[in-house]
Amino acid sequence: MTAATSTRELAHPPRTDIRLEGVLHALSDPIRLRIVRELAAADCELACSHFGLPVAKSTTTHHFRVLRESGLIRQIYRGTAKMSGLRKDDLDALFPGLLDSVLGAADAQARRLGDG
Amino acid sequence: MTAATSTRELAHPPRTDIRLEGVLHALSDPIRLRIVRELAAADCELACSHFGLPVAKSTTTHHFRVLRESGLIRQIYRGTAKMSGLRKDDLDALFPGLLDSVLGAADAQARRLGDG
DNA sequence: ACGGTCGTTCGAGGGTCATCGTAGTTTGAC
DNA sequence: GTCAAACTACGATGACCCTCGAACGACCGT
Repeated sequence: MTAATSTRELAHPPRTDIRLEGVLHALSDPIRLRIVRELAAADCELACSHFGLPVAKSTTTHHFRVLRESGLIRQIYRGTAKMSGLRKDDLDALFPGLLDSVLGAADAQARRLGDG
Repeated sequence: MTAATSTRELAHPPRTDIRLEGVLHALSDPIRLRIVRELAAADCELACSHFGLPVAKSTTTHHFRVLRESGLIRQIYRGTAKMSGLRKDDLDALFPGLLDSVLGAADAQARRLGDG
C-alpha cells in the first residue's frame, strides 16, 4: 500500500533446491500434469485463467503453487494476470531428458486412451 | 496346505491398465524410489528382506504393494521369500524412455547431494 | 511335529492433500 | 473514484497416505 511497491514477488526455489521426489509428486496429479502439458505445448507463458480447469478457482491457485514450489514452473505477475512458464532450463540441467520423457509418456497415454 | 498348491498368486494390473499418474505417484516416495533404483541396479529379482529399509516390516509390505499395484514391479513367491523385479518390458512399451530418465535423474541427484 | 524366518493383515494414529465457498486484495480501465 | 477482472487467503471438510505394533499365516529346515 505504501512504498513497498508494485513488485508482487513470488518465491521460487533455487535450482539446487529442486528435488526429484517433489517434481514427481507434483506431476502425479492429473490436473497438474495437464497444466504442464499445455505449458509445454504452448512454449510460452500462459495466464492461469486460460486453462479452463474443471475445479474451483481457489483449487487452481493451489495447484499452481504446488507446481511453483516444486520447481516445475516460474510465475510472474503481469498486470492482473499471473503468467506461468515451465522451468525447462533448470529441469534439463538437473534431470536431463526427464521432462521430455514425462511429456512423451503423457502424450502416449492420451493417444492410447483416445483423448487429446 | 492340501493340493491347491504352492501357488500364492499376486494380483498385477495388466499392461493396459498402467497409468502414468500412478507410476509417478509411486516413484514420488523416497523409500519406493530407493527400492526401484536398487532393483534396476541389480537387474534381477530381489527378496523384500534384502533392502534394509529403515521402516517396519508392515510398512515395507505396504510400499511393495503400491509399487506392484501401480505396475512398476512384478512379484512372485519363491518359497518363503517374495521376489520382486521391475516391469521394464511393460514400462518401456508404454512409456519409452521414462524409466531410464527417472533412474538417471535419481542417480544425478544422489551424486549431486553427495550420497550413493 | 516344532521352531524360525519371511511376509501379511488388521486397526489405529498422525499427517498431508485436494477440494470448496466466502471474503479480500491488487490491478487496469472507464 | 469506481468497477470489474484476476488471483489470493482463510477455514473447513473429507479423502488418502505413511507409519507402526501386534497377531496371524506360509514355508523350510531339522
